[in-house]
Amino acid sequence: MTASRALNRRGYVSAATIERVEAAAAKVGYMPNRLAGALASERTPLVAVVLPTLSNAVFPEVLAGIGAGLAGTGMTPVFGVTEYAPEAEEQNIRELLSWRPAGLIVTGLEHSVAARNLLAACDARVAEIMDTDGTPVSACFGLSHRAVGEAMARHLLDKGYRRFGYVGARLDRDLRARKRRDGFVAVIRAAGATLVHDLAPDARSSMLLGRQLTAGVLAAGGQGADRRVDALYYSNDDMAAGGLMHCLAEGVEVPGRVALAGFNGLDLVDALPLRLTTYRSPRFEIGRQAAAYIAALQAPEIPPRRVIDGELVPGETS
Amino acid sequence: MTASRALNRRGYVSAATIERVEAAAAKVGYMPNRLAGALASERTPLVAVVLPTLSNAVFPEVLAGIGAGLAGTGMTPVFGVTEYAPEAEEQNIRELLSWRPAGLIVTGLEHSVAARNLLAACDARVAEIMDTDGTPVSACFGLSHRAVGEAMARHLLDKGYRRFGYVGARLDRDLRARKRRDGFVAVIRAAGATLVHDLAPDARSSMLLGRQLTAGVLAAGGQGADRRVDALYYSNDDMAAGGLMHCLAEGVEVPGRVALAGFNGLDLVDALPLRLTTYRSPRFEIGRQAAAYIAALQAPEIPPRRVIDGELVPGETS
DNA sequence: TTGACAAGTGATAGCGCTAACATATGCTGC
DNA sequence: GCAGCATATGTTAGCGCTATCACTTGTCAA
Repeated sequence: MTASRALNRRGYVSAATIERVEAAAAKVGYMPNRLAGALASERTPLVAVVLPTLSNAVFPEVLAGIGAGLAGTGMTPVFGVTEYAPEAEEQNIRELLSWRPAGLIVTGLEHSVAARNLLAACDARVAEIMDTDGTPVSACFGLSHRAVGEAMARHLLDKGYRRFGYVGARLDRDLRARKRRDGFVAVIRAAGATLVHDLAPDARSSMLLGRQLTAGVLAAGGQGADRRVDALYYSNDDMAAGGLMHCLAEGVEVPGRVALAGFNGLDLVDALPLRLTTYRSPRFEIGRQAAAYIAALQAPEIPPRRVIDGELVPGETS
Repeated sequence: MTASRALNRRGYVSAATIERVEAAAAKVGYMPNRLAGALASERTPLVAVVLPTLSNAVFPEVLAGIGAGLAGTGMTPVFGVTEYAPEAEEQNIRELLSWRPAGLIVTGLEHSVAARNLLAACDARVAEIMDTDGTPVSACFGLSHRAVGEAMARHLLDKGYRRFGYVGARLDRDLRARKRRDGFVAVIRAAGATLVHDLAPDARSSMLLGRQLTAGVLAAGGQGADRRVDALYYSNDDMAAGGLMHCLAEGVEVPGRVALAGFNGLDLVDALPLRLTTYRSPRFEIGRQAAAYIAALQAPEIPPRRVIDGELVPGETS
């Protein structure tokens, strides 16, 4: 017991004893067993994180924010990736909860019924991140994707564009992208403007897919005035950057012939030949605040429902 | 005990009992405690993975490969990120080992002395990935980065380029990038060609950094014939794509004025206006094979040292 | 019959820690 | 003198599982 106290610096131990214990530990190559420690103390330093993917640069940044929010607390994130599949999410939550984490951070507000029940019933403090359009199980940290889509629609309408195309992927799975699209389309329609193309194939979102879909949209524009667009809204920056690559490769004038807008405000937008019009999502801050909430010593009475706004960044592509 | 056997489908239990146990478990909302299970059985389903970063798209893909290699084995990866700092690596290894993982996958062959000792002494099966230029603690899966750099140098020399620039970042930390550079430079020099620029600032590798450094290199070329380059080799595709973005933005002819080459063969190279000359690293396969080795039931007598080659992909930028 | 073995269930101990309490010593104030 | 407290160490039990062995019943071959 004294050795335990010495190694963990907990309770009263004399400096001399600490030294002796550490010397002995080093000598035998002692490696603490956290399984036993966590079982005995009935608490772990784990924060479970469930993310949809790592291939979108946004989520590693969320993770970095979580790391920042957890820094100095002794807690460690452990995570699972769902690839946007609700069943995988449920599976991940179940798996992670069986390690008795102190907290659980999940992405989005929509979950399977079973997953929601797990979240509601578990002892871990729960935070849902990225989205605020809906009803959280407990706390949530994010932004309104619907409002983001609306804001981008207004921005493009203000610039005088009237014939729009939406270019995304797998909206049946990526519900936040769908909300942005829905907000965008609602404002476009309300303004009496036209949504000429509305693409969301069942393929993984990528720069290449953005390029290919853009090629298709612009080719269709050549076949008649009614298929012509003057502005494209993409599900995210990768897709939009792909669109820009197509335009650069084919000599399509941007924004003269067609304007482009994305979402996220990734680092890459500043590296492109034209700065992309986008909406900078506060993903690091979302991760940081969610983690800080999980790690906070005294719980607030009411779980926070925090809207963390980003900002629309007008670029050179619109 | 019978309940344990029923829930884990281990040993003899009648179908009727399984049914009763599962019904009871569902009724009370039973959630197994893996801490206890792992402590009692003295084995965990964990595979610890230590990666340098997640902001380079390569490492999420390695992780995907690990996931594929572990699929169906019941094992789960858990990981830590070092941001290329040896102290953080050691800390991560220590932390992860205290959860008694069945296996440990670390990136690269160079570690602090203490980290190497931990790897050598621990019970977990160890695999070092990505690199084979050096002495592994036990098994390793990767490729020769030196050979990759050499191959790219030969490719560019064959194309007739003679005045080269190297553009990288933080080579004191990213030892594999350094090996590529060293191989590249050695072949360039041996051929009697010139290395005009050799850049590796202490900044995070990114597309934007690639663009900025390229701008600097090409501006220097205007100041005199002795600073002029006809080909640039980048530490990776992101940096090279940034260089290409600069050229597109400024109307610099590629490969006429300057040729560009990267490393990794990321998805993005196919989305660029010009397909980038690069070397496709077999990162998914590396992850998959390392994980399969960790998960394999019967251990081979000699830990494998597997060289998994990628291929040089000539593009339109050279 | 009898042994051998598969199938099914239960009892006991223990994995390596920490919580909680017990004990011991020295110091302070009155 | 001794209560009262901080400091320091030791003792005991138990966290929730699984390994192991013990036991029972049924089946089949010799």
